[in-house]
Amino acid sequence: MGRKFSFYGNTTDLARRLLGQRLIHESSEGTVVGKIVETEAYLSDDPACHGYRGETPRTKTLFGPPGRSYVYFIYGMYHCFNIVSAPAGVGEGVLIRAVEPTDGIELMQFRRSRNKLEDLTSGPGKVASAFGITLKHNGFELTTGPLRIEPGSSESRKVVTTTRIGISRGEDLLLRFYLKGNPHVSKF
DNA sequence: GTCCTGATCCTCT
DNA sequence: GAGGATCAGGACG
Repeated sequence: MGRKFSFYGNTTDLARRLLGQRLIHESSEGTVVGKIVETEAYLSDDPACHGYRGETPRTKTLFGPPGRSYVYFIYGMYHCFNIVSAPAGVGEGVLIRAVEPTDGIELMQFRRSRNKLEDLTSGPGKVASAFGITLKHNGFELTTGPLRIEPGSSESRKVVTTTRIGISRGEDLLLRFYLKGNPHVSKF
């Protein structure tokens, strides 16, 4: 405890290293914790990345310093939680696609209106919902504060690399990473 | 201002 | 497997 996760390094490497780390959110409703099991990297020269066309009001935090949250609203009902990964001025991030619930499971079940463990956080919209992450959490420091990443286990030997999900440009890029065999991954 | 798209999830067939 | 929900941001004029 008390160790800090380092956000230093290139975005693709960070997406891999985030697997196995702990995502924590302390709120007035309670604390929820999960182990990250699936991520996707979004690069500045990648047409699927929100930073591809330069900075806009929405993507301001994506172009800020690394180690902060970038949260956006999509499809009129869901939020996606990302981690800013590149130095200020470069718009890159890592999408947290799935986690394995470890603590605060009852609160996650309440927020999701679902009981089955595999249905709680097996997708980016589900993770944001179960963790109570909304647009208010955009731009948060993730090393300290109520929403943060703490070092977990090293799972580098179990990482599977595939193409990303749900995008219409840059589909051929191998920028999705997940832990082999983990039942909380969104799709195999 | 209008139009359209989207890094999703759920329900129903 | 298909379709609908539902809205903010960006492109365009």
